[in-house]
Order: sequence, then C-alpha cells, then structure tokens
Amino acid sequence: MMTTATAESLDEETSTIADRVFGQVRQAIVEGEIPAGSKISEPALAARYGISRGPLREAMRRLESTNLVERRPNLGARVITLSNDELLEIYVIREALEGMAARIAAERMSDAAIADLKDLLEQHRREVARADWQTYFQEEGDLDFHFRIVQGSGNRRLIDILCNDLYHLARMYRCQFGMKSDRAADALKEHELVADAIAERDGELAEWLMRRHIRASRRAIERRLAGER
Amino acid sequence: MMTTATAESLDEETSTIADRVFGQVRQAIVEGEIPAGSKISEPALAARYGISRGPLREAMRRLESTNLVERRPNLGARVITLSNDELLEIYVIREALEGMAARIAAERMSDAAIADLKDLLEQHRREVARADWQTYFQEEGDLDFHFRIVQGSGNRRLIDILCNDLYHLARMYRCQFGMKSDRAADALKEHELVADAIAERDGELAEWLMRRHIRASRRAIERRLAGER
DNA sequence: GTTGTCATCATTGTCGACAATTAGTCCTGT
DNA sequence: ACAGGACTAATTGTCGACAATGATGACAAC
Repeated sequence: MMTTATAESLDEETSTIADRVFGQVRQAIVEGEIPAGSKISEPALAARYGISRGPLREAMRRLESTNLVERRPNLGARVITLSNDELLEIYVIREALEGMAARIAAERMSDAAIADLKDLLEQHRREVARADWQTYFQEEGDLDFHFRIVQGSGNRRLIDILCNDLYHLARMYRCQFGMKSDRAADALKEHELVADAIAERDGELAEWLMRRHIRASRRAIERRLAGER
Repeated sequence: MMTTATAESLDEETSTIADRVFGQVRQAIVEGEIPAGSKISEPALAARYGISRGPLREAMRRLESTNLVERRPNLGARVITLSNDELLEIYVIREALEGMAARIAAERMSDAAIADLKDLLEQHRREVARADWQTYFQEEGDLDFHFRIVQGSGNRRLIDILCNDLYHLARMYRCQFGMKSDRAADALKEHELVADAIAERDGELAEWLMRRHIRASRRAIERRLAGER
C-alpha cells in the first residue's frame, strides 16, 4: 500500500545533495515539522542537514517554485501560511485538472490499471470497519485514489502539476488542521461512481462526476471554515 | 499595448542577480536565442552574463521547475525539445484551466475589466485589415486575450501556473515553428463569443465556449502536425 | 579490424569566505 | 518623554576554488 503520493519516487539517494535535501525539507514543511509561517534561516537549516549553504539555496529555490515557501529579496524565506482562500483556490484548480484527468483516463487507461483501481476501492470498502479507517482514508487513501486517476491520464505535465505541487499543499493543510469531517463515506461512494464511469469508458461522465466530487469536498471545507469563525 | 504576457512584470531590476538572469535566460530560451535541445554549459552562460556560477545555478533550478530545461545529475542541463505530444498535452491542460478561469471570470470580473476586454477585442477587430495582423494576432494578441481572462479569475495560483509556465511554453513553440495557420479570423470570433458570455455573467457558457475554443486550436495543430509528416 | 581498458580532460557538485543590504538597538537632541 | 538618526549585528547575496563524477580519446590485446 503506498503511503506517500508523490510522483518522483522520493529516492533519498539522488546523487545530488540539493535534490535530497529538497525532498527532506519539503517533507518537513508538509508534515508541520517546520511550522507554517516560520522564517527559515539558511545557516541554521544548512547546519541541521549537515550541508553547506550552496545546495540548500538551490533546494530553497525549488521549494519557492513549488509554492511551499515565499522569498523576498534580501529578506529571507518563510514557509507559506496557506490562508483559507488559497486552500479553496487549490480545490478550484483540482476540480478543473482532475476532471480533465478523469476524462482522459476513461479513454486511455489500460484495463489492468482499471482493475487495480477497482481493487483499491474494494480494499477501501472492506476497511470501512477499521477503527482508524476514517483517519487513514482522509490522510492517505483519498489521495491514493486521485493519484491513480491522474496517473491514468498519461499526461506528464498534468501529473507533474498535481503530484508535485497541489497534493503536497493539500497534505500540508491536512497535517496542520485535523480535517475531521464526516464526508469519508460519501467520498468513497463518489470514488466508486467515478471508477465505474472510467470502467465504462465514459469520459464525459467521469469528468462530470470527478468535478462534482471535488466540488463537494470544497463545499465541505467552506462549511467547516464558515462554522469555525 | 502589452507585448509580453507575463505575470511578474519582468522588472529587469529585481535586486537579486539570480532573478534577473532567470528572466533573461528564460527569454533567450523562449525566443530561440538559445536553441532548443542544446546543452547548457554553466561556465559559458555565467561568463556570457558576467556573473558567477552560484546565481546562475539558482536560475537554472528555477528554469528546471518551470519545465524549460531538463537537468540530469552530474550530466548538465539541456533546453527542452518540446515534442508534438507535449505541445498537445499543454493544450489539454489549458483547456481545463482556462475553461475554469473563464467560468470564474464571468462571475467575478469587474465591469471595468470587462469593458477593457471588449475594448481589446474591438481593437483586434479594427486591426484585421493590417498587413501583418495575422502575424501579430498569432504572436501576441491571442495571448493578450487569454491573459486577461485568466487575470479576471482572480485565482492567484491559476494565474501563476498559466502565465509563468504554460504561456512561455506556448510562446516558445511559436518562436520555433512558424505557426502559420488560417485560424486567426475564427479565433477572433471565438474570443468575442467568450467575451459576450462573460459580459452576460454566464459562467457555464463561458467555460464551455473557452474549452471549445482551445480544443479547436489544439485540433488545428493536430491537423498541421499530421499533414507535415 | 574490432573491442576492451585506461588515462586525461572537461564539467558539474560542493564548500568556505567576502561583500551588501536589512533589522534592531542605543544614543542624542529637542 | 518622544522622535530621529547612526551604529552594530545578523542574515542574505555573490564569488572563487576544490573535489568528484562522467565523457572523450588513444592504445593495446585479441
């Protein structure tokens, strides 16, 4: 069972130091080890990972491009604090992009990949009884499903945008706030509908269902945010 | 009249050297000054811009994140050679993203911005007679229109993805191959339809029209590519 | 003649040090 | 007491040099 839905296989042994520390600090940021909004000191981080400032600066540049840190010239880098509006913006983009991914996946996904997708859903269905299922599903299982659909599109740039940028932001948000909603059961049902549409090679329906699914998730977040204040 | 449709205003005076050279080499790549597929030598480029390798490497990292250059560890960086398939992939993403942008723009764009948009189209309509109009429209005017719609969405991340990544790739492709199609007149008409839908605050129609417009552009490219071989 | 191996070379990756800009603080004058 | 300015300190931006990895060529063996 895959645990981290990332495109590049997070080798931890990518010959270059800058790439490795990029993955490490990204994980640290996403999982909240480096708190959101905190200022990042280059010498401190460099010492923490036992490297020089050169590779660390390159890693920071990559993190800046993935929108996980903000940099202002001569002032330093800060971990982003994703506001509520920005979180909703991400869901809008996911609706458009993953809807398209579902459409293409319905047309181009291999039969074997579709079978695997159904296996995953079957597994989720069986695990509903688990005590920590809701937690697991909301933290990893949900993204695993979306990850496979996106992969099924075969559009490399689409995969890149979603898996290397947006999914990390979604995970970061989940690690910050508990994201305790009762939508897990509904989400699983919506997943099954999307998978059925893909299995029937109905691209238009798959896109429509996927968009409705993500829109429902966004609305649930909107409600939660509205009720919180 | 704006000539380069980029999000950050390409200041040429962003206090840090790495950022400035990033913009310069990006322009050089997009406009073909540095040919596609060519290997990039760090010492050579550093000398060319009169800087050291440190800032240049950071600029390369940013270029790598925007998918304009490919890097392989210990092997160097190469300017990407966007294959036909990758170009079509970009149009698929544009269809999804700009369709959503048009929908939101129809809901949230200010009346003044809509008036400006119509002015731009009116200007394009008047310039149809110009001898070099087809060239201008295909090189800049078309992107100007799309740029404004995307801006109208107000979704910062959406704006970032489209203006800082995809549009540069589209421009790069246009600078490489002549992109001489007779779709200019049709495209202008489709633009007007989209603008009308936005003016009537019909988000669903605006999205549908925008998607059809971009799909038509993609199909025109497909036909051209098929006829070429 | 072909192929395998080795040595040289160029290029990339990494590091430590210097220069420049910013933030904070303390002092002074009104 | 408060405002303004200058000084100090820390952090970032930049540079040149060293180490390591991959490529190119020649030479020798089969």
